[in-house]
Amino acid sequence: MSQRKFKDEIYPHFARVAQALASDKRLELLDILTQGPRHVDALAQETGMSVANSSQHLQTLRAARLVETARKGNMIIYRVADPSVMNLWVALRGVAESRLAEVKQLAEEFHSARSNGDVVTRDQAEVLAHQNAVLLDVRPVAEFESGHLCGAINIPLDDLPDRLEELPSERRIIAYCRGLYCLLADEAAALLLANGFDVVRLEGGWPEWQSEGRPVIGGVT
Amino acid sequence: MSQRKFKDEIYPHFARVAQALASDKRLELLDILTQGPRHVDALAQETGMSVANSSQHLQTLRAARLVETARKGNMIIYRVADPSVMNLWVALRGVAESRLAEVKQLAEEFHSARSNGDVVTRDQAEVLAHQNAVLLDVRPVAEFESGHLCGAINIPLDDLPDRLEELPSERRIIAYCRGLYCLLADEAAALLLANGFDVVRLEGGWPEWQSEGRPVIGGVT
DNA sequence: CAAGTACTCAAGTGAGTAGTTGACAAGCCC
DNA sequence: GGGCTTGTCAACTACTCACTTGAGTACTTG
Repeated sequence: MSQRKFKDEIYPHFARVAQALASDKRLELLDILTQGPRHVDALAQETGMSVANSSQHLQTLRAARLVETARKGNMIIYRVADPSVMNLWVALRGVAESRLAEVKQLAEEFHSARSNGDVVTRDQAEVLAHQNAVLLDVRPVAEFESGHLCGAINIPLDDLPDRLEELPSERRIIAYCRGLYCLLADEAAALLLANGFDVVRLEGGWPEWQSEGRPVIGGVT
Repeated sequence: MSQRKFKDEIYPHFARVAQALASDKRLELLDILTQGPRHVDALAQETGMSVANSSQHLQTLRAARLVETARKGNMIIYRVADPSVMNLWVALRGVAESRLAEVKQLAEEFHSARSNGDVVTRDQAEVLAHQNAVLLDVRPVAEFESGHLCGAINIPLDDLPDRLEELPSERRIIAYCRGLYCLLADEAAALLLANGFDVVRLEGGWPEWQSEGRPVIGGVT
């Protein structure tokens, strides 16, 4: 097979995958799915789209084999198909963050008001976790159960005020949530700092952690 | 800033990057550029497109800030803008390879006829390189000079038959080229095997190596 | 400066894509 | 089965994109 013919056959497949990502709505759906499986109605609500429109975007993602479906009763559950998809989404966001000034600025504005406690890198966090630090997942229970950092405990932000006594006050706490554009860990850190805990926030969140192949429980296989 | 408003503002930027990748022609241009800077005419020739069309695709890539330009005489040189872009391209290809059966099959057909010498992973290659193995880059001189594996020597495939005596016959040789869909290293391995050398091929090539942050000389900064 | 090279731009056509609406299918519960 | 929920499909309009053609710009060389 000639080089030219091979390229003409294989590149359209690569483009098909990129094409599926080339819509803000689909990227938002994909991002939500990196946090755990969802049914169509929930996705439509979270994104503010009509069910029909969500359904069509989800089918585009499925046609590119980025997500998979399973029927459960009369609901259809969508989930991310493969860790490599998570990795691709993180890589895409990474390029936008490092190359597009607008993205950098928007992210800063978003976080400017609130930044409680120091931030640790994922490398540092792995070391600290071996040195008696507590990994605290403040996402909702369902998301924790669909996958979380190895060794983490789960106290959703909403429950945190009532469950402070579950946290050891003498150990350092590393709080994390859905990722760069999620404020759960930030709010948790504020609450914990106000109550005298030694708390830091993890840089990024669950998708970044998993896409780098760090130790996890559950998650996409 | 509300979560909804933030998402409505930031996701279109992510989509813009994906949009730029959503064309087989642009991906091919990008892939060529991962091997080193090129001027428009060279890119048009390599892809078989008209100059005007190549130019327009290149401008799309530039608008998404995936590539950068520099004028040199009356030529305009395009190059990949950032290592994260290389990483994104490798991630995209990775998803297509692991998720799309057609891609897997095409790649196998392409390589089926020829597979000379064993393949070593990039991890293994790094270890072997510290154990007296020779890293051999068989790409053209210009590509070697624009960036290569740390410690590699360059003998382009075309020159290899005349320059065999430059290679130590008692050391293991690790041959590499442009990547998964390039046959240079394969042909080099065939030639070296026929001449009694102990040769293996590197899995992937230059872009994969650089995007993983392994030691390099030159390359995109 | 004139001629030539390398690239970009503008306009036009045909193809493809997004979101809406209303009809339809598949499974649940009484 | 009848009525409900959940999701998909088909058809339509408005919009966007790809490639070509021909003109235009930027720089170099004689």
